[in-house]
Amino acid sequence: MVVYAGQGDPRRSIELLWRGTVAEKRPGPKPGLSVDAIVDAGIAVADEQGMAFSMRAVGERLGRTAMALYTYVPGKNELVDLMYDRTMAELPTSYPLDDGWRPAVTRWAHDMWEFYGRHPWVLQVSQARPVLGPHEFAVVEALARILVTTGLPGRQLRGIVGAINYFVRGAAQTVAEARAAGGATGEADEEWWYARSAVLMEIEPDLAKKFPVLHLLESDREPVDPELPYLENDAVENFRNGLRVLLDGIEGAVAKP
Amino acid sequence: MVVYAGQGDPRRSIELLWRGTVAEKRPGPKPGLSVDAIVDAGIAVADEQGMAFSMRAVGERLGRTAMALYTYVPGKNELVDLMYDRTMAELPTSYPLDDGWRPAVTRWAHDMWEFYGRHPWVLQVSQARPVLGPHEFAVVEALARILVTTGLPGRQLRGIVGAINYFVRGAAQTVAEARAAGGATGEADEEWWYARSAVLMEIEPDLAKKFPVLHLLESDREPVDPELPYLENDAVENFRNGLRVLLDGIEGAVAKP
DNA sequence: GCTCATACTTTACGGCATAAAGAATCATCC
DNA sequence: GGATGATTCTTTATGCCGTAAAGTATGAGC
Repeated sequence: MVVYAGQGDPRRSIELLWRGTVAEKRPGPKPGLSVDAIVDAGIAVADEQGMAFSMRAVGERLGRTAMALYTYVPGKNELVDLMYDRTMAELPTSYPLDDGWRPAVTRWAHDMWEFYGRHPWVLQVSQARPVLGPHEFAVVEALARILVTTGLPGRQLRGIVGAINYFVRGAAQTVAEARAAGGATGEADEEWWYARSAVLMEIEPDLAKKFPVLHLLESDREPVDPELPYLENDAVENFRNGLRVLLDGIEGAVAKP
Repeated sequence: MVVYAGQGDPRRSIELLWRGTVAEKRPGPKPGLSVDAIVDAGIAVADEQGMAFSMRAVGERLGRTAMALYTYVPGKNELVDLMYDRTMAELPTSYPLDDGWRPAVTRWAHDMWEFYGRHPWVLQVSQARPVLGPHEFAVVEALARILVTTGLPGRQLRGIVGAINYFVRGAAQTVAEARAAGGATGEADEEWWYARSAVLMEIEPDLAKKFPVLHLLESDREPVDPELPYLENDAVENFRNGLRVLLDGIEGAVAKP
């Protein structure tokens, strides 16, 4: 079971996110840690263990107890908020528009896709009521800067930005979770997938007859890339096709009134 | 912190999902519960408390201890798998196609949107779930049956089915999480949002200058429906606009090649 | 050299899923 | 009809988790 987190105390999170740390002269022992170091350690642990990482684990990586972290960070939720924004610093903040908005949006989407692949736990951070940190702002601004060049009105663009985000996130989630499940049991994707179909077929042999259209969709396959694990072939193909449709829709909106 | 779950032992889950329970003559005390009763109780508790519901809470609702449930269900993850599929039984399994695929897909999307509103915890159940239950199959089959009438090839439809799903889920998630966060702190959406912007503005007054395009998008607003909470106005509007773009894209694919 | 804020550890609490063991129930066989 | 043993359910216990509270060591400023 994986943990879904984020949404610490907004005031604290926002201050930590936006306010630069000011080094003052103070009594007491020198701080051996820093918010930055803790956030980095947190990201490293989460990349390995997923969102179910524990404060104890983060502390251990820094040679401290879990409680030592509470000197720097109010709690786990706020830490996740900080980790979330920090990772986003990896992403580009602007895209060339020489060939128009469409290739630029495609690049943005692929960058996000790969980003989620590197840090799957990010997909578990709550989306609504975002604790908007500077880097998340920058990432969304980058997409918005591409899309304004379509000339579409703001309220339509908001829907489009949302749709693209939901799509990329959702597609990435599918892969991330599939990988996590396979990785957890140590099975390869392919075996894992087949093992399940086998059980299903054994119990419900008439699946194809009961859900004929799904069966139809499933059977129309492109040749498989042997480099990628079984499930990821599907995911990549679906991502490309879905994105194309989405972009076609935007193009339609641009062309028409 | 909310829990993200699902993905129990696939064999057990699949058997419980697809195999009808056979009542045999057996020694020992009569079972006072049943898998069905437990699943229903689980759904009721999850509707109230979200995915962070506990086995203890489910047991209590049935007048038993948490451990009593383990006689019927292997563990919490498998229970979530069952709850997930059971709720899906609420959804229609077919849609009229008299006016073509577009209104039918729109209906499907709105039904899903409302469904997620009734059972927000469902959004926390893993997506890459190979543990497909009969009702989830039926829901996706319903969408597929609408979309085959476009005449598009299977592999393109897979991408489209995925895109629609991701979009609806993502949009619903935003609302669900907003509501959950509001409920948790007891604040209304609006206050919450304003409080946060206030903190943000206090710390980073130049936000509009730093992210000019986002500022532009944010300021182009439709008149607000006073019936709905602040954030939900946004969400509903974005849902409608995003869906329109997505459907336009499908239409383009149908018309073109 | 004393004061006291600070960094960090230790211990402890209440919550969770669930393993293990025990108590109660009841169809079946002798 | 009484013993057997499978079955339901409770009790107790284990080992996680986040984090509150209290204790110890450090070092700047008076």
